Amino acid sequence: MDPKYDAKTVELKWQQTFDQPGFFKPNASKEDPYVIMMPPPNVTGVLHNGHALFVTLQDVLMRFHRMKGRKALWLPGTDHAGIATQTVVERELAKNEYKTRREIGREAFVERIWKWVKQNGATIVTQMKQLGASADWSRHKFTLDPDLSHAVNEAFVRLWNEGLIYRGERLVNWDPGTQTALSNEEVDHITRKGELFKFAYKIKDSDEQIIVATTRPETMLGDTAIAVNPKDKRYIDLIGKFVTHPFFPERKIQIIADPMVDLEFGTGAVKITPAHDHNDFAMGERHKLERITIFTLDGKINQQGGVYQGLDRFAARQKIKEDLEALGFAHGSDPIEHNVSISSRSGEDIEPLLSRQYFVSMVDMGKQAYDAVHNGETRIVPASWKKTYDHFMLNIQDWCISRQLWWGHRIPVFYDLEKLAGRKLSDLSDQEVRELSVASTEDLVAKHGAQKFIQEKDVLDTWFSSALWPFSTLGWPNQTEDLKIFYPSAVLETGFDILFFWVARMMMFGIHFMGKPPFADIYLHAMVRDAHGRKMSKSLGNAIDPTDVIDGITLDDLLAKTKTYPVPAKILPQVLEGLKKDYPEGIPASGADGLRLSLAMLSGQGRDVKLAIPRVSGYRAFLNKIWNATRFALMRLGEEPVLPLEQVRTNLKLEDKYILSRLNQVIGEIDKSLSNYEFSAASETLYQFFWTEFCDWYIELAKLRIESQEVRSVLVELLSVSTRLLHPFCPFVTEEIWTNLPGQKGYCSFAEFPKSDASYVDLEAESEFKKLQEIIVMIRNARQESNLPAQKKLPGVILADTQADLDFIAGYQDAIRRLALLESIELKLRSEYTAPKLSAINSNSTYDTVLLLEGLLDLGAEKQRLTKELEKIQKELFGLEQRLGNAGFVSKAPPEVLEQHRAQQIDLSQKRDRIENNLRNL
RNA sequence: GGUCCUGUAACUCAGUUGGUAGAGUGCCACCCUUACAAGGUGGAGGUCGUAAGUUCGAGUCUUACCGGGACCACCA
Repeated sequence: MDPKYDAKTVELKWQQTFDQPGFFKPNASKEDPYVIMMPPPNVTGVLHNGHALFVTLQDVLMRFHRMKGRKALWLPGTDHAGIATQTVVERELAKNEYKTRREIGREAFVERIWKWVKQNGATIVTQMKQLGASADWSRHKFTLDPDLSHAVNEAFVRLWNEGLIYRGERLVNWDPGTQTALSNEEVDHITRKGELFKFAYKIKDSDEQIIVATTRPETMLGDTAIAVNPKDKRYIDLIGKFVTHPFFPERKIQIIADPMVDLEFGTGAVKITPAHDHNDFAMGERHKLERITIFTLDGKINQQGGVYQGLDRFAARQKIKEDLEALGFAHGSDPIEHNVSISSRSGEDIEPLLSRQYFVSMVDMGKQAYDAVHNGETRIVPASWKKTYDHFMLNIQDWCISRQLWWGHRIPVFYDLEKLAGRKLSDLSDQEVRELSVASTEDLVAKHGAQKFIQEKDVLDTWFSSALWPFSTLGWPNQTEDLKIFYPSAVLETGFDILFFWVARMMMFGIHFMGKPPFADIYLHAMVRDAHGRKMSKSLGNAIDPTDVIDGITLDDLLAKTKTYPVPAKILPQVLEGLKKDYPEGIPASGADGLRLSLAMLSGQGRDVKLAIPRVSGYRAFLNKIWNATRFALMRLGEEPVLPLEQVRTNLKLEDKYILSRLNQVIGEIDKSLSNYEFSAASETLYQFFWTEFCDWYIELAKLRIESQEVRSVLVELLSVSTRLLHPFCPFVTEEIWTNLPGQKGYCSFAEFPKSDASYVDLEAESEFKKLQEIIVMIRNARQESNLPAQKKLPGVILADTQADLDFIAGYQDAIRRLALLESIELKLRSEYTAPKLSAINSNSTYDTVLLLEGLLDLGAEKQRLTKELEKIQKELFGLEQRLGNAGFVSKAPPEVLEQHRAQQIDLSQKRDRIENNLRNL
């Protein structure tokens, strides 16, 4: 192995192996499948930390279960991501050719997108491979692949024929930016400062007027009623009367009473625009009000708006306010902070708009999906998300699945031109659509010609195809062998942010089409944030590119890169200062293994992942440690064959027994943690064990007997087991180490995950070893705290009360000499020894360690050290005595706790006596 | 308005059924000890957000309050 660990070299080498076609195909001969369906990233995507996190966590699970012998399938893919992709290509088109998609036409535009996808779609896949994702890439699926498209059509047709998909006119969330309808989940709500504008409507045939308040004055063009609360004394006489619209005097606008109106808010009188507000729409239904649509699809005033026609909605707002002012109807305005709906796609204000769209009935499917979790068929981890899931499923509304886009699965509804007899599709009633159309999985236009059929223009919401992912990827609707074996999957691992978008819908469709939920567990990971817990975003300038963590980046490059992000100029200087503070040295290269290990370490359940670079650096150092520990062993093992551990078992010494005991306990802990999705606990345990126990203690002691057969066997065992334990977290470096270990064949990827062997667990050896550790630490401490020369080997004496205690030490004099840097050791009974004045003494309950320091010791420093130690012990002892003196404690505490306290009291008081004695001797 | 998460060392986090606080990084001191300076050894540093309650005993359970965050609903 190279003397220096270089992540890049190792990772490039092993990536080639992992990349071999079918390398991670599930083993055909084994049963007991373990399946994860990879959440398909957008085909337009480039790797961000969210991807890095899910790849890490899922790959840990996959590698863990694969090594445990399960028939492991990780099925990868990419998503066509309707709006996102279309928008990207539209932008390119505008930038490069100054054309809109409408100018080049649907067919040509879709062709452009395909071209783009073929050119750039592999990026994200390549990046996931660089992270070591052990997916079965030979099964890679794209949501627009012919087989998946067929599944989409099939699902649509079935739901249509079952009456669960319907076409209807509803008030939908219209995005004037992308010019399509959106589902409720695609709408964000933000708080914004605005104004509550007040204006008067004149009561017909009267001098009276009624003042309404609104944040959207322009919608008054579509007002068809005024509503007041029936209990409102101010307006009680006006109910039933009509008002005059200032711009459309012929329109009938009645004052109606409805309990939904809040007496306290505004003026207590609400203008009602049933065609452009969800509440008003509902009120319109109750009172049979006329709906007047006043906007065009791109958010301008339409022909219903009279002189305002053609104005943008925001310009119209201004103009109408001015005109009302001029007419004397305006009554001032109040500032208001209110929630507005914006498109998560374009960022534009959502315009509620009456529109004919396709919907899926959700109530029954929602109930079934709720039941599946409720009765434990599917488990949500962490369980805290259960309530959120329940609430969504039980309050679910119908899902608007049609999108006015060109990129996606075109809705498989075909109209018979003959029956249509020249009528426009947009004029058809819902009932007529049913009668004149046919939903088919076949392309009827291709089959019968464009003279006979035309197809629905709209495409389906991206999430419709994603909802089928757990089974469409396995060949559904065909009853394939794969479907039988690999459905349902073991766990869905994904971010909580797509719980509604994706998880919920897979649950519903899985149950509906396959008869059982698509996964046994749902594990929801948290968001990756920056070191300070802020959401990472390019416009905040705090987004860390995972490839920069892998390859490293200098501060200068990082600053330069951030300047290319869309950070508002106003905050840019401050952002750059922040970066200089957070990454004074830039970001060191940690490799994919380092990034993975860090993400796993930082993944506490139900807690955000804060990507703190200093911690990442710590874990990268750990990989270096593993590398060097292995090198050490390999260099010292020599050429002679290493005996199997069982053969040397009878000759094991204390430190061997100790480390093997710990090893076998650690195996159990890690297995348990990983089985419970406790990634952080599992990796933390490994880290502590390997570095502290294996490297700092065992290897240091093993150096004394490095030639012995036992040590050679133990070392190999330790490395073999820990390499496999580490493998799920850092596959590259462990694979490299694995090939270098003596006696190992094949790949670490397919090696057996270690099993805990209880016969090696030896608590007595552990506690004896602890005694040895304590003595060594006591001597080290005395040496350093007394400001003694660090390298000078000193003579030492160890004291105890009984010969048995001394005999125990006798076997480890070499170890103590080496680890505590002593020149010689004498063992004496306390009764037979008095320490010379010039000595540094430390004590525990059993032993005194004495460093003999003729001419070296600073008496004052020594006195100070002992006094400090004494104070600490007295404080502890005081607490113990308090508790033991408490009658309630003595009578009510469980016996073992009481016993423990008493033992500790004796321990500490003995220690105190020793120190006092030592102090006197000085 | 509803739901959920969160507050522990300077920073980022562990802390499983209540038994008296740990890690990494940083800091201080000393060491280039032949696997590793991406290292070793020792050390300093915490009234566990605040208050009350339950208990012999609370970081852990209960309640209230304060702070940070997320989601859902709603506001004309």
